[in-house]
Amino acid sequence: MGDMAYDIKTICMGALSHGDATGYEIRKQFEEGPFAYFYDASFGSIYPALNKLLADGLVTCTTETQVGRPTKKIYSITEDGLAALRAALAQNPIEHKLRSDFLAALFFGHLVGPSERAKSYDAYCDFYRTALGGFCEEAHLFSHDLVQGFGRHVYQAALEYLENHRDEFVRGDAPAADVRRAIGGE
Amino acid sequence: MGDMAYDIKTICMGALSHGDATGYEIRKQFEEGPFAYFYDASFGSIYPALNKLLADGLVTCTTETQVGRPTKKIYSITEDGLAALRAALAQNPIEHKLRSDFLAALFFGHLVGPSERAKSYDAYCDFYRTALGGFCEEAHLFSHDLVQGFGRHVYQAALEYLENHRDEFVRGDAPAADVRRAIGGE
DNA sequence: AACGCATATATCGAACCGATATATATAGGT
DNA sequence: ACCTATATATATCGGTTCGATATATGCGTT
Repeated sequence: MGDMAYDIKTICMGALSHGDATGYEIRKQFEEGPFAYFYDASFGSIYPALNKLLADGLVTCTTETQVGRPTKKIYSITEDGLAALRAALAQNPIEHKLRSDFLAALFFGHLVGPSERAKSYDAYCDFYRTALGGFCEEAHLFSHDLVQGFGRHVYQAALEYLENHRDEFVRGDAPAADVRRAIGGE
Repeated sequence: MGDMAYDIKTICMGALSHGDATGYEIRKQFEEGPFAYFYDASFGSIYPALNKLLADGLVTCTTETQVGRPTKKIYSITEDGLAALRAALAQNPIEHKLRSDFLAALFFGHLVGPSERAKSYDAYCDFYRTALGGFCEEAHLFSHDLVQGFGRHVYQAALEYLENHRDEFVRGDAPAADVRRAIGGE
């Protein structure tokens, strides 16, 4: 019911609900997998999270010795873990945080010249083009389908807008009087 | 040229490039202002950032004593600060991070019942409806116009998709065999 | 043979958030 | 008249998380 935010432990349990995995494999899911576009986590938070979950009995760990490679630690979610995950999901999270340096660069675009504007703009377009290639077409679950379809739809809308406004932005209008100071006029 | 990320100091300089402000006013811009939707910062990072900028000569500070209120510290960006801001903007940032508990809740929607799914879904719709009310219609600068127009366009596309897929998602399809374990079947 | 890349775990400093503390004025409800 | 909530304003502290680095090794490429 509350409005707490999910932490990495919850998301790790979510990843493990789809099947056993190592910390390395969970990290790969954040980089390339289906929830790469709305969540991220680094090794510095995944490994401590898994250790905490293990200590709390929410996951179990099986070690698999490999020749010439580091020993794998394969984690499985327990019944307690699944219950904790469901309890966390039943709460009502309200966090939605975007932190985009691309948009910041465009927002302050009037402070730089047209060529720098074009570079930032095109880099942003490329980001969306690349990301659109990463969405899964066909998922196993209706929930994954919805989230992937949502991402694809929103990213397509974003790219469409950017493609329609490029020239206008790169050219740039005359700055208004009350902000002349910021661009060096005074 | 590099791919470093902007830090709070850079964004604070950006805010001050639009006019002098106190730390409190900068914070309000992150909450309600035009870059609220793509950046955030708390007091715990704004005040230290302003102190650091002051020590480096990138901003100056004027204190304004008020009756019965805490003394205002009004910050102004210096010429060095503007130069540093432009140098940061000339680099090519590539960071774009979304962290959405809403989407996580939908992604794991198959683990909870239809009523919980509906609650999360409707909360997410409300988030977009509220946010759409916060975009400025007419800005002073072409750059602000572009970023506001982009946000409005993308958020409208997001809400449109959500409204078109609600029933399908809340109902939920039959789970596929290979994930039956995660939803309690095994 | 050298170099980079993938596999795999782990840790540490730095950045940043969220909550809290401090102090006062105003507005609104009862 | 009183009480509570909200707004103004600065500051700090604990805890979470990131980003970089360290450690090892095999495999493919130039």
